[in-house]
Amino acid sequence: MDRRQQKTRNAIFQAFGALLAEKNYSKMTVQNIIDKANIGRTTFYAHFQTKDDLLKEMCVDLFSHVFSETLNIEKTHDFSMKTGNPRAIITHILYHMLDSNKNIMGILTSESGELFLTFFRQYLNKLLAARILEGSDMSDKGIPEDFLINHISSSFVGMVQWWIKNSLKQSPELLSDYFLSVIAPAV
Amino acid sequence: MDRRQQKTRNAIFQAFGALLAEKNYSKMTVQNIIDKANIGRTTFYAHFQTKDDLLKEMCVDLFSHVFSETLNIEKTHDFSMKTGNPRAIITHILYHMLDSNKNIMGILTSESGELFLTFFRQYLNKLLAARILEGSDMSDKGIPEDFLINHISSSFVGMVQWWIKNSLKQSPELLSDYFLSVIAPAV
DNA sequence: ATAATATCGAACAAAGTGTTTGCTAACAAA
DNA sequence: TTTGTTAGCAAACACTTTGTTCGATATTAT
Repeated sequence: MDRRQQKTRNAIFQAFGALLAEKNYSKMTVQNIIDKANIGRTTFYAHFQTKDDLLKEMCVDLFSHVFSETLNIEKTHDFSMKTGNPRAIITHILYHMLDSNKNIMGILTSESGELFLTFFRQYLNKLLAARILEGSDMSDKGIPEDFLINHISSSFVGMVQWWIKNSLKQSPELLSDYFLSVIAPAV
Repeated sequence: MDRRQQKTRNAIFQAFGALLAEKNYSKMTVQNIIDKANIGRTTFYAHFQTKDDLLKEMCVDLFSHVFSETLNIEKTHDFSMKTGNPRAIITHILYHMLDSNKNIMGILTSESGELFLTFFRQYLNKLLAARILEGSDMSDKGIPEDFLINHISSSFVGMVQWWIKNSLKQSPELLSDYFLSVIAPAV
């Protein structure tokens, strides 16, 4: 790919992230992004059709990274909720969100965090649907599997919101314990 | 209150609700609302400062109604999660959302449902914090109470989202059973 | 070196925002 | 029924944002 394109794309992403930290997504204008990224108006529209488009692509970048790595680890180890070590995978995801040089938490902490959590939830659903739930106890009780998947990802996202609201005071390990305490009985 | 004000306010609410069902909140303009409500531009701004302001007031109207009634019932009966009949109160809330002549589900089903669910979640948190959780088993395990409250309301809202996504196929009673199956072990 | 193309600034129409002004009609209270 | 008050209205306003077009310039891959 043309180096210029890559440079521009990075500048836009960076500007977008910086702006997200200081003002709400819905109040942000394309002009703001253009100014911050220091690019031409035409250039922005050559890369993204709309502001929403930019948001979506940014989310794909962010979360696909977190989850693709998670899935790779899963291939070598056993991370099934039932047979494996769920605590390890949960802790892993939480740490990945903290450590990331992509500043995921910075964005999630912003006023617009909810928007991202919606995307986050979609990825979680996929992850869970794909591998985690083989042979749950709940199937015996007639609970539909997709209800269960939805319950777990809602709870996870809800927990992350709570975590953020509490200034990330708890360690990923402690959080994983909390999560498993309220969720594990359900799976 | 002046009859004219009430009439205008209703017209705006109705137009807003109708538009919400057909297009996303963020794509909606004040002009759209004005046109649909068939009122003057000046009049809209005399009632609401911004579109966000309108949304917020609408949510207060909607959910405060649901929950105030719920809380009244709680006073006469015992609806504590621990000592009372939680299934009854959950079923009650779900039915209230279905039956309401205020078309809550119509709005929740719209593209902008997430926005409302955020408000919904806030009310749920209040409701739970106020009365539901006296003497949970989880306090023994060192789980903070506000984590638990957050978990339950996240799960509830997540369930409603799932319900809507599945075209409200399940009965409130069945849904309550599902919910208690995955939540009750946690309280 | 050359052909392709990414970026740029300037300008543009179109649409939306939020406010002001002067007028009219509806209202509550006497 | 009269009177003072208030809500609603249309028109106009300056302003911002949007998304596009244009030709010119600089960078890139080959």
